[in-house]
Amino acid sequence: MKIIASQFTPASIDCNECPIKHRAVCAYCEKSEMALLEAMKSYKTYAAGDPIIFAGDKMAFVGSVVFGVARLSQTMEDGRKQMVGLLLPSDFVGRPGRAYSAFDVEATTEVTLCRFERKPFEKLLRDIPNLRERMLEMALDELDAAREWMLLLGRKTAREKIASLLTIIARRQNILPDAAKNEVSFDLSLTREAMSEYLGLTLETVSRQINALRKDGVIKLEKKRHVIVNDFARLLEETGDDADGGFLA
Amino acid sequence: MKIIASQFTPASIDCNECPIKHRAVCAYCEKSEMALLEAMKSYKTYAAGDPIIFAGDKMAFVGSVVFGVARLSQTMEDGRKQMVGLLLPSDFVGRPGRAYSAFDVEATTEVTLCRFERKPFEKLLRDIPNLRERMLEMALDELDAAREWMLLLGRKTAREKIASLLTIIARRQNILPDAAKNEVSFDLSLTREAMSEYLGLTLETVSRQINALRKDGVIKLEKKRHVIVNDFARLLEETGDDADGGFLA
DNA sequence: CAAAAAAATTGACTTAGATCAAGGTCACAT
DNA sequence: ATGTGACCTTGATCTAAGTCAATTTTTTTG
Repeated sequence: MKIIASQFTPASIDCNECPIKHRAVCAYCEKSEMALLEAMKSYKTYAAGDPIIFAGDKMAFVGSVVFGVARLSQTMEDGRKQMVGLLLPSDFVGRPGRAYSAFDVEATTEVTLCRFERKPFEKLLRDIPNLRERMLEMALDELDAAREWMLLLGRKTAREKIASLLTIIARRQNILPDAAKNEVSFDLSLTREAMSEYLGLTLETVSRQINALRKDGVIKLEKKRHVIVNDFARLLEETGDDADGGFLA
Repeated sequence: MKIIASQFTPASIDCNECPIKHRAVCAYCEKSEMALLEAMKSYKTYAAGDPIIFAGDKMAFVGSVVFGVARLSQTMEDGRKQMVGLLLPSDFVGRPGRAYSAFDVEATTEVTLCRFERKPFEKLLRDIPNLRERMLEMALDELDAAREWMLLLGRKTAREKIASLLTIIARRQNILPDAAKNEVSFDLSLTREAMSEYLGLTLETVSRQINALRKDGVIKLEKKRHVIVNDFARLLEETGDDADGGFLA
């Protein structure tokens, strides 16, 4: 499997020794715990749609996404399903100290995880202060994201939800609008159904609202999954968020 | 101000030196940083309904709730409002490293905060490994709570939302049902409006659903804000959650 | 390439919860 | 005790999004 640099977020720390550049790993390198880490590390690739772990299953591993998109979700007995985390490269999977998964984790596209056995990882977490610091940073970032997501789920209209999801995906792929052109284009790596699970809607409503935004000239579509936004500011207006919004510095 | 022990969650660590027992403080005591801490610490009490900080305001302090109930919320330009955090005694307020608040914080009942200046607190966070560990634990717990909340907001019916909120409040007040009696009773320290902000509903719907649960014999009401649950298992069924649910070990 | 499967769209109809509009209760301050 | 304002309830009506049911488009695969 070939891994190309552009798939990693700019938050990645550059690390010469480490063949795979992603945040959780490189944070330790500073402490030259490489040997230990290298011994623990293993990679596993899952096909699109495959389950990675089910809620209640034993969590032998923690790790992080190095390639692809995964999702964290919760399912009710009658089948109602809510996504509660969208995992892109550099995102962490699992909770140190927790033996059984609280959520379902599924591969949305093909996904490669860099995995560590949980027990030795927890020891490292105790021994390496930098790693703990990094984990805290990541947990707090996720908490902020979860809280914005709660506003979306509790108070936004279907159209605002779709517009918000599009801006979230665009931002997370670091396709910032070119200040001059103000135009962006990106792939939705989610099916309409996955979007509906993210947004707390039905897939029919997702389809209708995407097409409404298209008819209103806010977005263009190519092959159903590729979005072109001519006027990013216009899309931002459709999210219902504050004009300055989401700077969370 | 007199503070009585029963107002603190059992998660509190006992600490002889510290006059106020709450988790964030006592974690440091282990490292005998008491002198430094004592110098930094200040208490402030807010009346019910008072704003503690507005989104975008400068955050000079971080701290934790020692008494009362506060809430974290987000407001859209047109006034739609979503609660994103319910802060009970021992809960942390603010994010180390962040200069401006991302959310509104308001006192729901009368609230006392134990506050630390942010900058020196951040230094402590760098110097005291235990404190960082404690903060990580707390952030991960909040993240789990946020994810359950997302399921509630995205997929539950109004009746399930109310039943869920009641069980959440009962649990957070540690009013576990007596195994023999299976009956609990507790105070809702939230108005119908605050409940609607928590649940992503209108206050009319909250009122109707609370009264529907009452008519159906799931709960009894005393003075509008005091709830008596004769059969806690029955209430749990009404939440829509798995029978075993929410053990998140 | 054709057939089958998967994903997406579109239409007709229903419904849970929102909205709008009175009233009723309760705490407490004069 | 009584009046004022905050809080809550209840009813009538509306509507955004859900549900059910085809149909079309895209992708996969034999």
